[in-house]
Amino acid sequence: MTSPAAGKPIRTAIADEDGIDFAIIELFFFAYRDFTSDPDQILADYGFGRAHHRVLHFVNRRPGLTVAELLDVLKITKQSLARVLKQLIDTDHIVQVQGPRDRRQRELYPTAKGRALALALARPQSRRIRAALEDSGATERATIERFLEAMVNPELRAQIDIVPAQTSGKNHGDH
Amino acid sequence: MTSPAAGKPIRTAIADEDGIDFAIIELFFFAYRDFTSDPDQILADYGFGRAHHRVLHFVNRRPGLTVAELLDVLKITKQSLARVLKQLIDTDHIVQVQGPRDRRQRELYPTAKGRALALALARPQSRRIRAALEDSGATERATIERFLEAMVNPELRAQIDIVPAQTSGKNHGDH
DNA sequence: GAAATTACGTCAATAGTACTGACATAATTC
DNA sequence: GAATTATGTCAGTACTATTGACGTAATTTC
Repeated sequence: MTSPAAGKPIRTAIADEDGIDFAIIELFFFAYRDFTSDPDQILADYGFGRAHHRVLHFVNRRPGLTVAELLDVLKITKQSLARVLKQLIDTDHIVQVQGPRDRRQRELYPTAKGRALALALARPQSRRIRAALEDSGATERATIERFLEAMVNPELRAQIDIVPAQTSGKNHGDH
Repeated sequence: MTSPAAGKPIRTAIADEDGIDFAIIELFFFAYRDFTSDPDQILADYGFGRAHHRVLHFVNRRPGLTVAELLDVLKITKQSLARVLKQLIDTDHIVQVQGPRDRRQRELYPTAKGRALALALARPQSRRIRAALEDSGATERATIERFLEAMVNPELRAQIDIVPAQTSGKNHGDH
């Protein structure tokens, strides 16, 4: 069972000894696991994966972004994006439009079909969030948003704010 | 650029129109992306991946858990776990001990080496959390914990509470 | 206007993590 | 003794990601 040179089993649970916040580390893992499980089930019907979801999400959030911008947001390589993006274009969820200023660029836009799928994927996630915030007021909501934003690398935090004014919850847009 | 049958590009950003909470959906994505990036870099030095981290984490958190229990927590299949667990055992991070009551079971324990790696991986994550909670008091912390816990599927929420008493932040352990 | 750079696409090879299905073994339960 | 359970393992497949290399078209630089 145990090989001769193996170290001895430690039978005590790892503790918050060193001031390490295992409680939130673990909660974050479980929360994200279930948060992504809802759209995963829908995606399976289309033969898509989580990567397709992310691309579809950001193209809907920032219509007209270029391939380079998308790569920067997703933090993946061009080669990884290629297959996923091609499938979304081939299935008519996303269209490419030649950049107006720079014709080398490909601006990415959702089609009606792509918009519908993005909404269908976001719906269960939003429902889960709403349920989790059920008894929360604006204060609690702000606390949670602040926390999540603070968890993002400072140098990448700029990406978050690249949301259209009418959509941003922060600078109380024009609606 | 656009194939003949392709749908028309939608040029407006997807909005919170349908009451969908894109702000938090996106924040959660960015937060988790960066939350996992710290340990990923350390793991790369060992030739390990994220799966190794998860196994190592839970074996340290609940020493003596069986393979079946681990599969249940991680929500993966036996075959997926096999390779990862074998590598962690071969590299002397985890040891198997025959179950005392049921000798078919393999209780999993960390070695000193495995404990050390788990701590090393948790440290930057905990640092990130502490920084994000910098100006937060107990109230904010409780709000965030409640939110994350509420994001977990209710039927799976029991898993969270399977933490040793002296480690649980909830029932203020004996230290 | 030629050369360098940029934006994008693509080919090939590889890795990590997951999956399903099938089968083997040992231990426990009925 | 037979059925069930816990674990391990083999084979095959899929998805997402990686690095490196190369091609093309458009723009910028000199």
